[in-house]
Amino acid sequence: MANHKSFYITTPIYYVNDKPHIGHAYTTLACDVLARFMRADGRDVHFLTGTDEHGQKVEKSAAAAGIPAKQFCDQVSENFRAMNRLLAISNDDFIRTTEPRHVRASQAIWQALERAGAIYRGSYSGWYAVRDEAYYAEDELTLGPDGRRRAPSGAEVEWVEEPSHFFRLSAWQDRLLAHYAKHPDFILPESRRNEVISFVRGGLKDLSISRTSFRWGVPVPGESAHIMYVWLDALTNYITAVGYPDVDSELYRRYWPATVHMVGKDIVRFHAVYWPAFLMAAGLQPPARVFAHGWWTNEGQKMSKSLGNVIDPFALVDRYGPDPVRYFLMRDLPFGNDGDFSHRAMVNRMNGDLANDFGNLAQRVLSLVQRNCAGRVPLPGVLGDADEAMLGMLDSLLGAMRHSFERQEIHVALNDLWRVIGEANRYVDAQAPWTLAKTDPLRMATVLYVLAEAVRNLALLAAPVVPMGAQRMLDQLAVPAEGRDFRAYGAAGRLQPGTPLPKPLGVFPRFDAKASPAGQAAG
RNA sequence: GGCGGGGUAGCUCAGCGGUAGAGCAGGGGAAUCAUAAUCCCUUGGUCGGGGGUUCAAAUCCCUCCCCCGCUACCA
Repeated sequence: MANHKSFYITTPIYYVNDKPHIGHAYTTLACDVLARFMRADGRDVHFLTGTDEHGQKVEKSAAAAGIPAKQFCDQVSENFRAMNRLLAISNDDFIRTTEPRHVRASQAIWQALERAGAIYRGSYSGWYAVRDEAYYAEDELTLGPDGRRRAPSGAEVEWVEEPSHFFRLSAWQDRLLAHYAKHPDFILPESRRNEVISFVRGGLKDLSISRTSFRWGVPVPGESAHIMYVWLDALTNYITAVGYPDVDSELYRRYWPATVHMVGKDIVRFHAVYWPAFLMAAGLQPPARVFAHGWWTNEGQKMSKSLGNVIDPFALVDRYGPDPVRYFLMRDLPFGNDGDFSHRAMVNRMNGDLANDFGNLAQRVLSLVQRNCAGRVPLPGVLGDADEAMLGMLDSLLGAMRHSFERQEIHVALNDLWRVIGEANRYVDAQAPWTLAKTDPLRMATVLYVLAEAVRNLALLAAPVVPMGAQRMLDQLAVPAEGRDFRAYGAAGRLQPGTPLPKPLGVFPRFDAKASPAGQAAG
């Protein structure tokens, strides 16, 4: 049983047949921010991401490329690891469904389901379009004048039937509804929870969980003509990574059930309906939460391959830098909602929030210290009301952000953080240390000490979102490595007066249109 | 069609019974430590339309209009 200090967070495993796009980056990024925050806060974090490498499409793409499927996966899976490096993702593990540990876990959960009587043999049939490699429901089809049925895509369909194993999902309707009722936060945001509940209330059909039409996948134990079908194989990755089927293993006991499965809104059902049903049927605990985030549009347009406007995270980071991209994606919309990416909004955030508000705050404070305190942390005198108020706002900020992050309200946490950054800028202006330098050097030292503390604490809290810039700020305050988590927050980690500081350098540069033409598309 | 969410300042959104708020954008001013950054003041909304309940409604009820999501095997 996972203890309350542990925090196991996962991204979906990404289908290797796809190129990494902003949606993948976004999901992973949200997990990274949460994982970094929790780690800094002393939680025992396990952050998992990876790639889904099975299925007919992969099999075909590999064949088309003329290479073995495994080799194909090795190549394309690497694209996702490259994306992670690019965005400074701090995952603890990267799982691939082609790994032996995962084949073992998938077959083990299959056998557990079989023992529980949750699986039976039958046959899967439906209207299949060879061209689309997909099944369609009767009501999606149109009957042409030639008497042939066609899919919405225009592809001709034919009635096919193949033997298959089924999972008794229909038996889980009441237990799932009871689970949702008992755990109101199992699915967030609430609107997604409503959708799932209404879906389950509508009745559940048994689920086909094996296929014989392709080979690239996990063989069904004892029946290798059958391949485990996508979702059972894919979802199992979350327990593979913590050691399943060794439920007594150190990892499993520490981290299962998962704290949060982060998913896009398109795959909520698989995570909030099928997955808990699989787990409960296998005698395992369901995860504590499934959080579904929204989708991005690009300059108001839906992104699609045919429109050619899919945002490439590599191009994005190349243009704006990793910290600004991370910040923008986490800040510009309520987490859970859909958002729109635009160059204008991106630059507004980058320049307004990062460069002007935060970067410039650090720069002006550090420059004042450098020039007026001989480049050392000043020695504060007695604190006045304004000083206490400033430090007090900082002290209460950690608790507020903790509360928001607990519910994945990343935007609320950032809003709170930037409100205090604003307070710090106002404090600078109100105290005018540049004037005190001439009239009251002792008072100036106190003000600059409070401000240096403000920058230190703000950098600690900003680090999960903008790790590179925050670390550079802490470097400039000569904060030692062991002083960079929340144990050092507030009074516990005050700067030592007299500590020599390096020359300040700008953090969070403004976006320069000349260096990167504004007219150029981001994607 | 059914279920759910939403329509509040130019933009993104908060407020959800007590005579309209924030950030950004726009306008004016102050300051000059700083990445021409910062700070202060300010223009701007009959809170989608209509009806009702109430001493009092973005806030509750009814109705209409519009937008979005879900409505099963698609990563």
